[in-house]
Amino acid sequence: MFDIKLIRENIEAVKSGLAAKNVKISLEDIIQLDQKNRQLLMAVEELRGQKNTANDEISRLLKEKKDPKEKISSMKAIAAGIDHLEPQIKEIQMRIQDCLLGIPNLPHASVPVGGIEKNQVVRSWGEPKTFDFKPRTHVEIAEQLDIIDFKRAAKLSGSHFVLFKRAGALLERALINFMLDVHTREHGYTEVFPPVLVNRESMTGTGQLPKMEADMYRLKEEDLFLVPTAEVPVTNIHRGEVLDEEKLPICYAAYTPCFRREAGSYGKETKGLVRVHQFDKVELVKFVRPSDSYDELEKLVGHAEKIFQLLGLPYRVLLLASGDLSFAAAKCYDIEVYAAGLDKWLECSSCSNFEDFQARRADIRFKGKTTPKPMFVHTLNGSGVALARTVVAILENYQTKDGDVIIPEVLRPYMGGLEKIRRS
RNA sequence: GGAGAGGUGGCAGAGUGGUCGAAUGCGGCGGUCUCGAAAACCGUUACUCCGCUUUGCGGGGUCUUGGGUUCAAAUCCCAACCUCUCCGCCA
Repeated sequence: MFDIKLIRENIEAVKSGLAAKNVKISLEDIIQLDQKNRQLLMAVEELRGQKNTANDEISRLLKEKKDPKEKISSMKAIAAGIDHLEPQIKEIQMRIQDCLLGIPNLPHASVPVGGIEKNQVVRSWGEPKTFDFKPRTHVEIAEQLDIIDFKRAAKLSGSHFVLFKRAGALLERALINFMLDVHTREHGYTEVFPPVLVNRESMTGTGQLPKMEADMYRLKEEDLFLVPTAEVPVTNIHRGEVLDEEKLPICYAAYTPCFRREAGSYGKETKGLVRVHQFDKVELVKFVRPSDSYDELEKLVGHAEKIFQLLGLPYRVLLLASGDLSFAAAKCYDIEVYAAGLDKWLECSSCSNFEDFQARRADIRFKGKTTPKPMFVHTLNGSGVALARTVVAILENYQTKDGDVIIPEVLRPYMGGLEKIRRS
């Protein structure tokens, strides 16, 4: 969310940023509302001041045992004026708030301007794997090995749900533990295990609401939402708090399942694990000093990349162009992993700096030596990493001619020493 | 699900209608003392909005939130949310 002052004072910069993000929002309304708001505010504050003065006089008269009647009646008149203005102000402020909540974050200066075609591959690691046979897709592999049961998953919950079985279930569990271990032991993150149902305030704090309510699973009775990513509960851990500067950066790693309705996205990549309603993910979330946030973003991407390196999966890192940025992001790197069976690069991680956009919405500030006054932190998050698609890459890249799947070495200790998933 | 208690500053905790942004204690910060430290003592210590002649000044708001009563609300009434205790149910 924006500071209304920023819009007021830098309207041209905000406009060009929004244009780069390819968002068409008129700022004229909000500017007008803001002016009207301040005008009414001045009027009502003047009256309130009069009221306070009159109130003090009434107190004094009473103490002196004098008759306050005259003052009381004049105060009634003042109060009536206030009562007239207050609803108008409230109404205007609500409209301003609604406008502000609907404005996306602006791209950072280092972000290429343009649509998806302007995304830049900033580096890559490993070579897309080649085979001396036609590589199968993960769907074929998983069905042959009997480690994923899509049909029964559909019976249980509908299409685009997954039932892992046997070594498939074990692989999922192994990956979660492996990733958490790497991030907590080697990258210094603090492990948390948050609720996967969160309230409306939390969803608004990170920016999923109000814009993307249709994409979320919602419990009507309680008005709770299934988290689309651990970013939501973990970032909201510090909602409404003033953090001690010396504790920064605060870095959390969290595993949660993630739930997405994927409304309207059917038709693309409909088969298999690429787009599902529930998947597992380890998420990394950071709360940092504003001056550090872009360095922290680079580190964050590195931490996510490390997972793919350890798993031996070839990937490339994309710097997203302004038009491809999500609502809340100022800068974002996607990591795409090559999947040999589909012969596609799959987005398996997304690492973003939100600057103070989420912090402002969620009211997360810090103070300390460099800022005696509380200041908004910068928040970042990145998948470290998303499992369903990473499983696709593992199955497709580690398949053998016989239809077996070799387990990446780093996962073997997590799988009771299993080296290969075989047909049984 | 039933019954009760309660939500006040970083924390603890007073405050039952006007003099309360709020006693007191702890913590934090600055100082005195000291070679240094501890202790003791002194001082200081919330956030936010608006305006202006903008390192300052003036004013408004904030005691969970939202309504209401009143000339006047931290204080009274109603509702919501949250927390705690007991009972029931339960992995």
